[in-house]
Amino acid sequence: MRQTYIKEIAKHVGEEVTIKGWLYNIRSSGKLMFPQIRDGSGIIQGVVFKKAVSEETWKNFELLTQESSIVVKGKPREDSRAPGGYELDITELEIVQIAQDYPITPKEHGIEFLMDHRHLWLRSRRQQAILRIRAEIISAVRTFLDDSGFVLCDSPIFTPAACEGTTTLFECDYFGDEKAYLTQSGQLYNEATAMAFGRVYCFGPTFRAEKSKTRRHLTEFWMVEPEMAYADLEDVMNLAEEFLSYIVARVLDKRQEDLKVLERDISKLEAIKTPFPRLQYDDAVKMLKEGGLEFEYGNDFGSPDETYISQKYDRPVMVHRYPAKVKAFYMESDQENPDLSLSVDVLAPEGYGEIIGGGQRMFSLEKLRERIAEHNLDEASVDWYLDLRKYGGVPHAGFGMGIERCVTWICGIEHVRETIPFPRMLYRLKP
RNA sequence: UCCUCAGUAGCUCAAUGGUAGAGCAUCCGGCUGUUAACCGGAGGGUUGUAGGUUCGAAUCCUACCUGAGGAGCCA
Repeated sequence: MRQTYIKEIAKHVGEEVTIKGWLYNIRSSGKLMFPQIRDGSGIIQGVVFKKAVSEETWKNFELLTQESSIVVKGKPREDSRAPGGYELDITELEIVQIAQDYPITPKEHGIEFLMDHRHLWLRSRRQQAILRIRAEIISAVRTFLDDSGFVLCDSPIFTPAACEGTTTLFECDYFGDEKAYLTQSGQLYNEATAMAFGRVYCFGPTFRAEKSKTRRHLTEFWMVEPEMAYADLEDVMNLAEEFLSYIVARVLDKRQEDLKVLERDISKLEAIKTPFPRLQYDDAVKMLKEGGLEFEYGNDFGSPDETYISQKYDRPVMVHRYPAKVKAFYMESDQENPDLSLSVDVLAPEGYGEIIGGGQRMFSLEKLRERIAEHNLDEASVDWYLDLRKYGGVPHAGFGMGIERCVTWICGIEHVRETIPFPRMLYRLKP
């Protein structure tokens, strides 16, 4: 018999169906058993009456352990007593494999234990909800950009040098005679493809060898970076707010059940509508000082500063025109004040902090050369990048969004480590 | 790199200088509507490692190891 997926069970009430999955948990009450079965699409509670099944089937049910793989046949029906609203009256059981001593029991566990068993932890309800939302967000990102005229042009993962001098890179041996580095941003390559296709985006893994040990950091994370030719800072901010509000709307539309598993406050997400507040760096600094926070003008915001600013709003706030010296070398400077850059960070609400960073790119070849020198970067290694300012340069702009930080915010959870199937963090490379 | 906290049964924790214990998981038994089911019983320990103080150390001291949170840096 064909396999029926649990999420489709409502369409099969009264029919005999076959469910192929794993035993999530089982409760027994003498002559009655309540196995909870999951198949990846959902969880359903089964009912087994001793009198209604063969002696062999009953005995086999007594053998089952948590996460044993099983195929069952039965008839689904609506039942208000069952978690999920539907229940399966089971008639037959086929044991595929008995699991032995599954380590993740239905009680609570510490984070170290769960991280060591990440390959099994993925089976739990909460992790599935988070990763389904991640998949939805990624799908929404692609749909939005594809439908807005952006061409997917992925940037390389092996790169010959740093894109931004500040962060630490993972170094690899490249056939013995050369060093390669894992990409920390597709930015420079995006500018090249944008000059070819007009509107482009890259979307892939990014690597940062920073020894950051906080709930916001991974050493390997996924970043989507749209870039537009003939665009300025204003266009980037417009794009960012349309982009984020589309993503949130998609998750609200398609993943209600998963948000419910996570006990996410939906009203907080329903507030995410354009326009987003826009705040100049200078005004943000005033806000911090009025709030009594110690802050020196000219510095970048620290985590507590971002938290303070973002908590003032019910939707993401776009802080723009940061001092040039705290931003990447390729940021265009503000004509009205050359010490400021045409940059923008989008800070997610509820204290989640920066999820997007972007801006308008430096147009002038001469000024770009000066910046490269100021940042002690090797001009020879980015000669191809400078070509983009020689052969039909145009004003252009874009941003990068860290997927895991976005997922963390939308899910309303504490730590980025749960938003990617196998997180890579400082001192944690396994499993 | 720096600061703070924590390592006791497979898991989550208790025992605060005097006989290492509970819940869950596992095994055995009971229960015809369970909701992290419940009830009874059993097995399960080099208290992270090494040293020290003490009549006596899970407990106090030193070093190291491992993990977590935070700072800086960043998406």
